[in-house]
Amino acid sequence: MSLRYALLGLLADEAGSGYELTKKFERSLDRYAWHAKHNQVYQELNRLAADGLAEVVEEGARGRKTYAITETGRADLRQWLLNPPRNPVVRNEFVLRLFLLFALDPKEARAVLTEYAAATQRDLDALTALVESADVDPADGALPDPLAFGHLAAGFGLHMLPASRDWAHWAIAQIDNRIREEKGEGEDRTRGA
Amino acid sequence: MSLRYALLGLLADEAGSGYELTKKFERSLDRYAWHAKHNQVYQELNRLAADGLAEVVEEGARGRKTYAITETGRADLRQWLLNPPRNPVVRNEFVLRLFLLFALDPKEARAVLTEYAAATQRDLDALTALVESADVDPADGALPDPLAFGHLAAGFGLHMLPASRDWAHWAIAQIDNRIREEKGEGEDRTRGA
DNA sequence: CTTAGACATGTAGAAACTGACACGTGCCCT
DNA sequence: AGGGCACGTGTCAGTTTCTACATGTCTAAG
Repeated sequence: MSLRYALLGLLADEAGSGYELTKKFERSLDRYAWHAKHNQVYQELNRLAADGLAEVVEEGARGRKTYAITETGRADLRQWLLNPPRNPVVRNEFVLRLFLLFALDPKEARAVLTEYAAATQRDLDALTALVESADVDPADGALPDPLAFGHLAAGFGLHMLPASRDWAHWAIAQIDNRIREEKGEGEDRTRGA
Repeated sequence: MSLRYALLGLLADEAGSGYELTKKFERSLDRYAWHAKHNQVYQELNRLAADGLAEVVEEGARGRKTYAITETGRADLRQWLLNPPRNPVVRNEFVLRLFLLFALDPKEARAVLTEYAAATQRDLDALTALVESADVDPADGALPDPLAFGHLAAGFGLHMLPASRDWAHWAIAQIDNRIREEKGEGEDRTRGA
């Protein structure tokens, strides 16, 4: 059901066509929150309209249909937001990979972690730049789309990415300790518990 | 395909039955990395065996089947770990909810965030207790391997949970600022935008 | 001896999601 | 006038995941 509420959320901000909503998805939700393809967006919009949570408010050129959220849809979205599940379902291939790293040789795991730390730092730099550029021209009227409804979300990234990067550095240090221990054991066989 | 590799990863650590793997899932991967139900686990184990990536090494009481990873399976897992995708698919209902909080009134959003901060703190306390209890009895026999699966995962939680909690506090402060601003701006305007 | 609860493994139908394919339009550039 | 490209909406077959149902065993407590 999450896709449904993701779309209602975007529509709560602003009416739009499937095409526009797909683009918005790619720019904002896709990276950290929820991934969806254009065909899924179109299908869900049709369902949303069938269920009375959204409606077509305009039909334009090239078969374009602009959807807007209805009052029912707004109420539904509100209920969903106010009742978070105690244990939300998580599926994050990225984190899964991190957890399974122990299956690699320490050296290989170290290389993967190093690349991960670097990628996280790159993401952090990009987000920092984005936030700063948004701060620079607040008088301009329209905030850049990714931040238009994402001030809190951007803050989330600014808190979580450094933690993620720091964890990677910590994990690398763990691996280095282990490599050192293994070397030490090779020379001097005493086992200290 | 992620479920497949999650199981291979668990099997790379230690052979086990579907039942045991399900429990392991719940204790380790489920919370931060990957969610799966027991029926999915059983189905995937059958497929894994059919594809030669795992094999039944023991059949015990109550129809119990113990699976072990094969060399092919190990090689497959290794390849998967060494070739991470550039843009992994993310679907996180929790983050999605954060992104969409703007659709609530500030007061409502504040309440959701407050509960979230408290829940995160509870998780952190529980994890801290768990880690300390594990550290306390090293004489007990098995020291946690620095690379073993739970060790990296626990470290991840210890890094990410405080960041998550701090973000929530920051977000609450943002909302309070906003509420204060709105009060200051117009006494006569009672309707939110 | 009975029963409750952990152990243990599955099937079936529905929903969500993926990847590939399909089709047509308005606009700009040359 | 024609080509290329962004715009714009969809179908379909196949895979993955979810919800609910189904079945039976071993063990410890009363």
